[in-house]
Amino acid sequence: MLKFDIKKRDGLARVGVIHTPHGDIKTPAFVGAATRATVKALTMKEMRDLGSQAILANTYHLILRPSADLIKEAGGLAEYSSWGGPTFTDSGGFQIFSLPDVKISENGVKFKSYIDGANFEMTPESSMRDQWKIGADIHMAFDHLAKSESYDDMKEAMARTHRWLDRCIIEHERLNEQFEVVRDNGKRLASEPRDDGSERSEPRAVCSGAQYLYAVVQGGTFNDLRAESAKYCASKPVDGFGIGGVFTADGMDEMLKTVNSILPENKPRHLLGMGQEPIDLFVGVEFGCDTFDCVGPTRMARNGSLYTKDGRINIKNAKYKKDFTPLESDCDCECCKNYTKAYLHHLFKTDEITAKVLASIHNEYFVVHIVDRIRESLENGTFVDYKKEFLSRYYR
RNA sequence: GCUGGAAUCGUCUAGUGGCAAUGACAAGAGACUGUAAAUCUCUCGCCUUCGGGCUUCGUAGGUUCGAGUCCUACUUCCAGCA
Repeated sequence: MLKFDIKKRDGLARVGVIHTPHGDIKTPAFVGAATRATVKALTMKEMRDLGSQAILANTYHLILRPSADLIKEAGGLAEYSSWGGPTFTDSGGFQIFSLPDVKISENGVKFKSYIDGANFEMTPESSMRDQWKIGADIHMAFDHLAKSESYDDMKEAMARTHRWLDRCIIEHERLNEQFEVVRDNGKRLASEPRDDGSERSEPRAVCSGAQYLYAVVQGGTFNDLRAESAKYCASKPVDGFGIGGVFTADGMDEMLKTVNSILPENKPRHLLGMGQEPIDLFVGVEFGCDTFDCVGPTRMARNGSLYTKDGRINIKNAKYKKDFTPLESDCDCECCKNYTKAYLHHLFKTDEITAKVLASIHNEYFVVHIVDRIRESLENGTFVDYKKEFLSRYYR
């Protein structure tokens, strides 16, 4: 079982530590979206420097290229990518929902590679095997998102997700039994801070230890389905839970209240795909979620939409052409400490690669640190004040 | 000086008698939530009560129901020959 220590509780919210074979994750935490084993525009060093504790990659993308076998050969996701720290993989289930031209059956999903047109089939078993090869610490069960928001479609998707979960668990346990537990050989894990902050001189844990499985709760916006799904998932021998199929903060509080009141307290909960809007993070934590991942911050960054405490701004707007102040004067990210809005504006207008790098550093830092601050506020009992202060300013 | 050719929205450009006129870039703005996203959308002569109105293709005339398009002159630029 994945070790998860809860240090403090406040209603449904909690402060804790997830102990993975590649290091600890202090929760609540924002996990960087590294779909193709890279956080777009950022190096792993930049991710470490901005304070990221974990990354999440996508099984669907990685089996197409470079293949799960290759990542296994490289020593697993953390080693292959040079991240070194805790890792998650998403199952590929979300792609069933988001990609065109997929054939879904009870067995699994058939699709063509967008790279070379080759035929692929992903099943609960194959997703588990591929995730096992990719070797992230935490795996998501292969789930099925509904094709529409209707009750019937949601119910059908939930039921299939549950049937697939059972198959995932069987395959996951079979794979884990073969696992040779090497742990970290008593050496310092690469995810821990380095003395000099950069060079890595010691060998890292390679695919070390057992890998862990999260069940995925479905049910859309229907609380009875969410409750049913949460009960089902809660009854299974999994290490934690992903909460999937959430696309907006509207109604998320009630949904999470329902789900997280049912899920066992002693296992971590990951809110899949949410975190583009700061309110997602506050509501998510308040109602019992421990980790988050979202492509929003880095995608926004690449498109010139940058977070500030007063809301998002579009740095490409003409009004920033001669704004020689930092994006945020009180932000400690590399971007804000060194560069002005006018310069960022110029980098974007001239389509320089560095524009995306600096913007991604800032946006990723911004969300990572919101969650860090939320964690601190829970620890010292000021969550309500911090939430109110932050959100009233951001959404003014 | 002669002979050809060319002048169209900030730039380059399509357009050879029929509705302010093509495309690209630039410019202005918006979207983005488990990333087929370095992507996508909208605006881009002026005015508008969003129905339309007005003024435009170097300049000035002309032919025609109608001209960016045909004719004449002029201006500027390009090429070739002197």
